[in-house]
Amino acid sequence: MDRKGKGRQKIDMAKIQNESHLQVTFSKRRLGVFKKANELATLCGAELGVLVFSPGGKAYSFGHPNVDTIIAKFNSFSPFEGQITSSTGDRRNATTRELDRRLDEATQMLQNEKKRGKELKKMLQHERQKHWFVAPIEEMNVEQLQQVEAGMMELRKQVTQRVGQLETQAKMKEQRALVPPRGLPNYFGGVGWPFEAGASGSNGFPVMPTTGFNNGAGPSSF
Amino acid sequence: MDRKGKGRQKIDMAKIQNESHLQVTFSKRRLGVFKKANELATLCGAELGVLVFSPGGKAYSFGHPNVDTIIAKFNSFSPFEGQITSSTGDRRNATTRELDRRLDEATQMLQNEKKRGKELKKMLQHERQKHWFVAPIEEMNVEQLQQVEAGMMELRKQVTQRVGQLETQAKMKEQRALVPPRGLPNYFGGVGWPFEAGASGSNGFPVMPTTGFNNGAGPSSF
DNA sequence: AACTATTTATAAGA
DNA sequence: TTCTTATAAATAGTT
Repeated sequence: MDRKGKGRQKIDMAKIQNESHLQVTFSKRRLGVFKKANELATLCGAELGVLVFSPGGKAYSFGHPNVDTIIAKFNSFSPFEGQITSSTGDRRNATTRELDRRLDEATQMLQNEKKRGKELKKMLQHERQKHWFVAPIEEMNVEQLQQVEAGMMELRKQVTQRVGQLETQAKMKEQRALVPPRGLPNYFGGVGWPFEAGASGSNGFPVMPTTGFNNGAGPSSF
Repeated sequence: MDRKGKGRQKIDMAKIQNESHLQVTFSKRRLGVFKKANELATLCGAELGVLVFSPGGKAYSFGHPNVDTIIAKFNSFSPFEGQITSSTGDRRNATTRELDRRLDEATQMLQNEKKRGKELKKMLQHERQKHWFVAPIEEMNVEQLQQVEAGMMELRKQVTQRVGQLETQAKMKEQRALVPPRGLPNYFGGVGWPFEAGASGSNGFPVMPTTGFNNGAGPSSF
């Protein structure tokens, strides 16, 4: 019997290397996104727009009721109408909108973080349960744990940096609201960030035993 | 036999009448569209942006590398109406540039973070598999995991508090300068993606291998 | 561009 | 809002 096809296969969520394959996928999926967008608009009465640039630089778009309207609306978007038109509002507002947006971005990130933490926690709990009576070890184990630790340290570092950025931005915002913009204060501290500025080594990460659970020795201890 | 659920049903491609149902569908599908968009960007190296206004008027967006860049690019393609640009001139352009730069930074960072999360996940999977058939007892192991978990929790707590502070600051500032805010738009701007749903479980997370083994989580496997 | 085997996305329900 | 489950849809690999 001739197989009619292997059917859909799972694919890596990474840039497709094969050029022609990429082209095909781009076409299919672009249409797919547009269709989904259209359904969202239809089913929910939402207004939306989708702008796409192919890797080759061509522009495609979809919008309901139409892209330009959406873009215009988005550009002038403000949670409350009419406030922007105030005499002094114009200059400050644009910046405010930007900063507010980024704050939301951070919030979003935090939520992702929370979710991830929650899931990790759950997994670790399961792990713990399983090994509660089962137990021992193997070199791999230590190694892997070290990797986990390293990953978490890195994650923490990144989050710290990100919050540092936000702090700086908050100051920008503050200054701008009070005096004409000048230089940006480029330092941390001031609002009591639990983690101390600068160092990335032994900062306020409570219980982390830092490098290596097996205490500096290395995986070979077992 | 009692059917456990009716499963997905075909629906009319028309505006949903039931208000709460509509709300739920909007949430799910908005995320769905963002996810599809993200995949298109990732797989094909395309740049794109999605702007959505809920029927209630709230704005949401997703962009790769970020919405603002996409809109700007699109505007230069089809010159329709230049929004906030030349009139305020210099100062804002500089600011915009800076903000864009930082946004890109954040985007990059979040992508790294996402990658890290996946790696952690994978490691934990390996860990689990490994111990699946191994069976000793080692307290250190458990303790270590607890430490990691505790660290994670603490980190999360601290970040949550800090961002909460910043958010409050921003809102207060705004109140002082303008009118009482009604809430910030829930932008989704070009940040990383929460999680890869899909791959395995219905919500794409745990559901470890458990290949043929007693899959009911817990020690009972022995 | 069409065709399917599968993977994903989701409508319902809890 | 979140999770689960049964199904509808999207789509990767072929033809």
